[in-house]
Amino acid sequence: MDSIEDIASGLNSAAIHLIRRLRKEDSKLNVGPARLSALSVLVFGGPCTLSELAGYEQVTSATMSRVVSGLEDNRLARRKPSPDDARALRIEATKKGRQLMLKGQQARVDGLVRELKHLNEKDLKCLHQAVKVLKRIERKV
Amino acid sequence: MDSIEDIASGLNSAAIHLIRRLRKEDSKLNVGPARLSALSVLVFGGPCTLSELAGYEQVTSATMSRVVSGLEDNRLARRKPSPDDARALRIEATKKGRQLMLKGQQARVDGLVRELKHLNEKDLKCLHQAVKVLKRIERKV
DNA sequence: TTCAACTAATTAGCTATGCTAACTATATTG
DNA sequence: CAATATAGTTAGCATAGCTAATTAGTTGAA
Repeated sequence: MDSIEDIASGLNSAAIHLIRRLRKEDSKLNVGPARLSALSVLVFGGPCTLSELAGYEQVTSATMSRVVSGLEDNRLARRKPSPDDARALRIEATKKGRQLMLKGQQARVDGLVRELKHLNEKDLKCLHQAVKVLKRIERKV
Repeated sequence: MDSIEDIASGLNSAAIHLIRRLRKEDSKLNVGPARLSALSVLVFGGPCTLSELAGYEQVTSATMSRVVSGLEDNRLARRKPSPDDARALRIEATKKGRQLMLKGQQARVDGLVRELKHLNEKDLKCLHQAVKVLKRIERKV
């Protein structure tokens, strides 16, 4: 009944529904999902090259090149020459980009907090532990 | 330290990364994400109208109309007249659609199982409990 | 050391997916 | 019955995904 397959299936479904609810918060920012996701890598992970960004986001460099152009149009990020390699770029978030991302992150967290605040202490501890386990898995993958 | 905001933030991040890893499995099916997601509603939730499908997926009817056309082109779903309302449609998955979705679901679960099977019994129980809590939240939202 | 092979990024052209606005057809309601 | 509301489609636009081809810079091996 609670086989490892069932847990996997439940996690899959829970993640899908969680993300679906949180997308509503993102849509208020008037920046498309690909741009927001790339911007979050830049804001929370620091500057990187276009290929690195494409790797994190699991898209081709061609796609990422256009996403970064969009971010530049919105003044949310900028391209700079890489100090190490004249072929590569150093892509970084602007101040406006950082502010937007922090605002969006806050809206997501607020949305989730509204859902969580009716839980009892035991359930909150349970989620807290689960987050730790999931983070541990991520580091291994 | 483990405030409700921290838990919310951790859940957000964990869900994002989980979904990102699982997307790789979906891409092998050669059906776009919007079609797959709509198809999963039809397969696991049963037939419904176009507006209902649009509501679940949080897109406009205009967008869903085209997604359903795409599913029909792929022979994964079909439109039928609604028995109750001559304006409305009954949209249902085809046999091919059900088979593809079950295959995709299995691939996602297999991918997750590969990540989970190194966990000890305690961590698995923890995730199992967390899934229950998250399902409870979903029903309230 | 020079030249071939590789790597980083961009561009063009295609498809898919999101939107709004305008439309057709059917239901509902005053 | 007429006005209004609802279900779905279409057209036109922007964003985002892909491959293939191109430009520019790096690396490595003869």
